[in-house]
Amino acid sequence: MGRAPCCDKASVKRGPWSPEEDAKLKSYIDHHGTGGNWIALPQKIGLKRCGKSCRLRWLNYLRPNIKHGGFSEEEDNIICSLYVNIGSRWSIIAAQLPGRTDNDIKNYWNTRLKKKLLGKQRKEQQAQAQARRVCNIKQEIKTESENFMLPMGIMSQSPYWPTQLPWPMSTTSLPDFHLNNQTLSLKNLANNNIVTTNTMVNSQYSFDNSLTQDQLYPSTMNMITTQGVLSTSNTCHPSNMLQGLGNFPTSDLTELVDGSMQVFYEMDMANGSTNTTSTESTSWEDINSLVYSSPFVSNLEGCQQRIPQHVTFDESSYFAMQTQ
DNA sequence: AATTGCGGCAACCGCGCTCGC
DNA sequence: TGCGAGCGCGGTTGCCGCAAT
Repeated sequence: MGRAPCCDKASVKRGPWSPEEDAKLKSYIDHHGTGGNWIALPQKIGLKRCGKSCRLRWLNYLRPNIKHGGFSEEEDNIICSLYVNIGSRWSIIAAQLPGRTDNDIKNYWNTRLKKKLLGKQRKEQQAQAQARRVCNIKQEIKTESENFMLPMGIMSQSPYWPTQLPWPMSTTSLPDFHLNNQTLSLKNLANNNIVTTNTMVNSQYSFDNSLTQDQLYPSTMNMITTQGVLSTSNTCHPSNMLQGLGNFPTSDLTELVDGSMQVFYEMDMANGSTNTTSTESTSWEDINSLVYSSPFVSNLEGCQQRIPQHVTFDESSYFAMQTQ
């Protein structure tokens, strides 16, 4: 049982508006206003149109001071910036651009601006990939850690976890873990910086694009800055964090990480062609990497663009751990 | 010159929200 | 407080014009 239609579709005209219809509607509203009732308005002026159709026509084309086309660079920037911050809230975005309608902005975004930005994104990703290839630091670390084995006992016990991890993280700033007089060095585990660990996580989970930026940012920051690596359960306990890794020599781990990184990167590169179910809006995760171009934000790239659906930061668990 | 494919955009649809009774 | 009418919004559709073949 659906909602009753707002009008009798058989008796109303649909499709493009004629100049006569436009003139009738405009003339009436100029003299009388909308009267606060769009549904009743077409009957009053003898238009065979749905009230909603009249409202749309007025708001998008007939009301004064409407601009069409010719978006300026400044307007592009405003739209992008707002899209990154609030998503596809076209009415709010339109409110920041005098003379622009939500429909206009939405169409402009879907047909032009999105493509323009994604093109730019792909170029940047290609540049980043190139930079990664020429980076021989990871090879150096790989060699150093070739024979390093993770202690098996770490899986069942709670190691000391440093309370503050530096951000942005790098291999040189990664902390050591201490367990039973053994030291587990993350330096030796990492052949990349934190992006790698993000990548490991991101490649293992499905992603939830419905998260808003407000929801995302704090949890993401907490997950990364306080934990270093996301756990496979809903808690961020270090024993969860390392689950499943203990049997691998780090040379294998680095291969695993490399593979995950590559898969993730290729997924990202292919995203434009695989994610083509319709003219759907590009998620802000895809776009925001373009706008947030600071080094700080670029370090978050991996986790921002794809949000692990099942991974949440369990604050109580974390703070309980902190106070141990 | 005819056909096809594609991009742009106006308009429609349906759902959630608000407000008044 | 519940309900229904109307409004507002975002997603989607379909038409039209243009470029490519």
